[in-house]
Amino acid sequence: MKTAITLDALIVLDAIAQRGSFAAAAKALHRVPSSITYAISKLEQSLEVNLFDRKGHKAHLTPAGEALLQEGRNLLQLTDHVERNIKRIATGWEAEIRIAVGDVIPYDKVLQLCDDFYQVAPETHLSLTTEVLGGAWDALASGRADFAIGAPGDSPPGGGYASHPLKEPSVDFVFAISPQHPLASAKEPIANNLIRQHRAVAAADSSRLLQPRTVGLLSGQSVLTVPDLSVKRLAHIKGLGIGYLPLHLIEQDLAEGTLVTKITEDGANHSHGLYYAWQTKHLGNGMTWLINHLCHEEAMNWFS
Amino acid sequence: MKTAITLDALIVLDAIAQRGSFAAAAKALHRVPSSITYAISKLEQSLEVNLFDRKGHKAHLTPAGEALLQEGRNLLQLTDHVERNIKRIATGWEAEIRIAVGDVIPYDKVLQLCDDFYQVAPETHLSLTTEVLGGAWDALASGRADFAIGAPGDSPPGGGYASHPLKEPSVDFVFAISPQHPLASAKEPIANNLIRQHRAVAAADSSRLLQPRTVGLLSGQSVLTVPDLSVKRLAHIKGLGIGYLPLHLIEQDLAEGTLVTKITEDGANHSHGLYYAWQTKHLGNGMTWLINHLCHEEAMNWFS
DNA sequence: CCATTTTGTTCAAATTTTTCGAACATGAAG
DNA sequence: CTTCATGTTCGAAAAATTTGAACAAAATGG
Repeated sequence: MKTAITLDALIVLDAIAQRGSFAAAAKALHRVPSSITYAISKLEQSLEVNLFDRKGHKAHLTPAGEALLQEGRNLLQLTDHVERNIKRIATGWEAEIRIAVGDVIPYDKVLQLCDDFYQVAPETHLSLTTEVLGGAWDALASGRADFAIGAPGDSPPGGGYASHPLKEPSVDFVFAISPQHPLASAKEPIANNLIRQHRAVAAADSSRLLQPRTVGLLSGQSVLTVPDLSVKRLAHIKGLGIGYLPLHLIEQDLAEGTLVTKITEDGANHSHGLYYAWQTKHLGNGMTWLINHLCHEEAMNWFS
Repeated sequence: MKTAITLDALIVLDAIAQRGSFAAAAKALHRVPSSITYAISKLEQSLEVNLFDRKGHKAHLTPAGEALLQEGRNLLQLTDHVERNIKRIATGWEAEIRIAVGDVIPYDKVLQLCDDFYQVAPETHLSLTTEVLGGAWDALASGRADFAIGAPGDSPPGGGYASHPLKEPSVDFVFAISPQHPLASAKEPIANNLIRQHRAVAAADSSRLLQPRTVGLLSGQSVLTVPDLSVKRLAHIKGLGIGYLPLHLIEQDLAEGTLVTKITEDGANHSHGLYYAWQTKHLGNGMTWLINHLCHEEAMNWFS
């Protein structure tokens, strides 16, 4: 058995496609352009397939090249998983744990958790990503993350996950707007069809695989979509729009008067259930520690 | 990005496991034993994992080594598939052909066509979407589909398409209503301004880019819009509305009496021309096969 | 449209990686 | 205890990849 394909060559191919040119790929990989040419032409030669269109003088993939790029990326991702797995099996500890943090979770608490973790397992790298709403579940489902903190209650279809409520199992969302905003002087409780006339700010669900969703939006309302809650908070302060924000995130703003809360027809605040979640498959020592550490009577408080 | 794993190393690992010893693997791979030792120890080093148990003096895998063997074999098999696929694509076969199927086309016939296709090209994926009316053209124009079956006669402005009438170049639409519907007892032929007083059911044109259109509707008529013909049929049966349906789709309903046909002022039935259509650019082997297979004297019948 | 920059390729030399062959040590088998 | 096969080590040889400079074609930007 022999393989014309080489993982290294796939990395080169990916870099070219990602950066748009041989030269840029060379820089990104800390190599010289001719090395890239060499790698590609060797791949083409052993594959007996032209991957790039040599008519023009820029990197343009042939259909075959395009296909190899797609499938190659799969292969690379797979080998990465394999490597991770092997290391975990060999040592019992994961080489890396990727944690998806819901954006309602205060980051300093997360860093404190990381600190605790490093005390126990300094060799296991932690990698944090912020996810919005269902994005945490999506990250788990797509394999972008191993553990999720602050995933919304409802788990996606298909099993293989375990979950556990946070010690404070919900966050309070309050209707918060800039004092300059027209609605600031409206009579409380503010009616839904009054709210509907003003632009809402929505944190975009970062789901890429699962169906995105939006909560707290009234139909027919104009919407400004922002990437996460901290941007949403800024948008509220600037008076660009209205909506609900987690109380703990805006306490200082309320004290300083840059934001004010309003009672709405639906009630003063909403409450969202929050969970830890993880895949039940492949539990190494690090994951086990995390689960034990967090799903526990004396576990840490996230919002106080 | 970097990979500790090398496909070549996986081949070596596989050979050792298969032949039982480093020496035998060396012979099988036409290499010298020390080369095998080198490859393995390099793999172990870059992976920072011991794959072989060095206690005894024969090849004995550690648990991690065993795992890598299993997963490595998967990877090797996968790369082999990828290689094969790339070569196929390079020789003119598409990786995927997306077919837009007009909703008047019976799906079991389409599946039979897929079956025939897979006999010739099992590796080319087929992806089917249902489109309503001009939606088939729209799918072609917007690049959502490569081939259309059952597109209505008039092609959209702008060239680049070829088309060919189906073997049975038209479908008969009959005016069909529930026997419970008020119009069921009306005198034939039913006058247009009588029809106009009742709600029509219309299948929504699935175009997103091109101008949607509607057929068989009288101006001023109330309309229930449904996503496709099968829902339209159900709506007719439930008496929710009236309109034209393709005869072949409701033959059983007519036999069972859940629907009845009526002659209208415009005549008993309408007839719609149907075509195959495709983009003339980028014709791969699979598309060529499809075109030859379908645009042919002995081509398949869709409605019998 | 032309000047300028960028891009991909080629080539020989330098460097790294891999293979080879022989010598060696050690466990297994009789 | 001998014999055999196995895995390892090491210096030398071969093969591969990388480098840097030179070049031509193409893209870019007035």
